[in-house]
Amino acid sequence: MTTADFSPGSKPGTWIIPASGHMLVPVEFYATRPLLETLDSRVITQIKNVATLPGIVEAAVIMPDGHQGYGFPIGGVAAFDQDRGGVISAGGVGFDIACGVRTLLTGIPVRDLPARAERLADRLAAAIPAGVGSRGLPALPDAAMRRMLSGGAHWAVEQGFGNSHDLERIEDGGCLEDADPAMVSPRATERQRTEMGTLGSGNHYLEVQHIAEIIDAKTAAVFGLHKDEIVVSLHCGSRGLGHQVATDYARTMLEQAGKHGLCLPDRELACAPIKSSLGHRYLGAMRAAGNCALANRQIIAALVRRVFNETFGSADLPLLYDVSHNLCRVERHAAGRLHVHRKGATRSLPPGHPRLCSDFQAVGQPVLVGGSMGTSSYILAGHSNAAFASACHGAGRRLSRTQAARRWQGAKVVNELRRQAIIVRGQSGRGLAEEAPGAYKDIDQVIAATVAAGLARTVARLEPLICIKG
DNA sequence: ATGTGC
Repeated sequence: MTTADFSPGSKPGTWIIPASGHMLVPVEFYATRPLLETLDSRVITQIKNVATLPGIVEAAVIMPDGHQGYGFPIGGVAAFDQDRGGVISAGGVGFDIACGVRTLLTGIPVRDLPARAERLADRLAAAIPAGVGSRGLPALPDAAMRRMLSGGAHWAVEQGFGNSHDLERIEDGGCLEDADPAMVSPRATERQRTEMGTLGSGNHYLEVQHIAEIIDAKTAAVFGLHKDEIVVSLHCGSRGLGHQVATDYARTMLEQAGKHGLCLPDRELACAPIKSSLGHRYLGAMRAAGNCALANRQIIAALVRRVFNETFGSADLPLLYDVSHNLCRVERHAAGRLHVHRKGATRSLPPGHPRLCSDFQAVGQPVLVGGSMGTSSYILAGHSNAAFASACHGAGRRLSRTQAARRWQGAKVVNELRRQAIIVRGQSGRGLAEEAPGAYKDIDQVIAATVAAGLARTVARLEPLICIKG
């Protein structure tokens, strides 16, 4: 099974594997030729397996940044019709439920940064707990945990983190409806009790960036992006709680697969019919975990504002947008009402979409695409050609964590970035090695493929100045 | 991604 399986699709930049064997739909991949040629064969196996799941609609999709994941590829999009036996899969959402990115505007010119950069990096590193097992807010009692899991970013605002204007700039208005905290296990709750307001580890980060390039001036103006100004982007998710929810339900879905009459090509693709009790329970727990991620990012944004107030004398950092890239949502598409799994893929709503807040009606939603440590990030805008209204989410790994840790050393990576005038504060040498820029695909290729396939339009390119890594 | 393995 190789990239030779792909043939050019009818749309530019699109590659297809026709349905064969147990596949119910074709596979669709968006890529430049270099990205196509470097696609790992295991990813192709994984997405072909996804195409065999009951009730899948139209195509199993991989974004340009796609790479191997647990069951489903990261960068995978798959939509299911509950009236045609459609399923929901814990592995199809991923372990870090509602992991995502938010970007805050500062209006501060980049020339004001150098004199304060080291101090700002130290203060951010001190204010935002990061790394494995770090602790955040004081332990939350059970009643507060339940309110957090139901309320998402709204709960965080009620607790004094940020303001109600932020909520309009968060997908789903800052709260996933129909969350069911009772479906979250006591173990998952326990793990999260002291982890609210923590960044986490792995590819999670907080970056101070400058707007290096404006590509679409009209849309950039609507988004409030001006060349040579500073923005802050942060990438994190639902921490231990999301991980435990995914673990709990992946196991139960596997145990009950026989009962549901499911024949799984890979045990990591464990799933349940959307219409089953287990399917409903998972969706309730997944949305609760999603609210945990939304609250977490809202808290961290408030911590960032405090640090900027100390450093620049202004805490006025309006939220551009907050996107989740590991989530299953119920959405209406050409094929009807579908459960759209996005795992390492960003929603990309086009101009005029009813779910878009009024600010973005004319231009489409901001699609925030984080690069690897030390490379560009991009801000795109949603476009009507996007498959199931989806676009890429990042650079995408090229090498596994193990391969990267063998090839690089954390201290050397930090020194190399310092030569490029990028300040890095990390928690673990191994973690920094695993996150070396060379372990990731070329973000410019990923963006080129995304734009060529019409998934989104490029608005602005950001370059990192300070990177706080978990 | 993860109190980075059951």
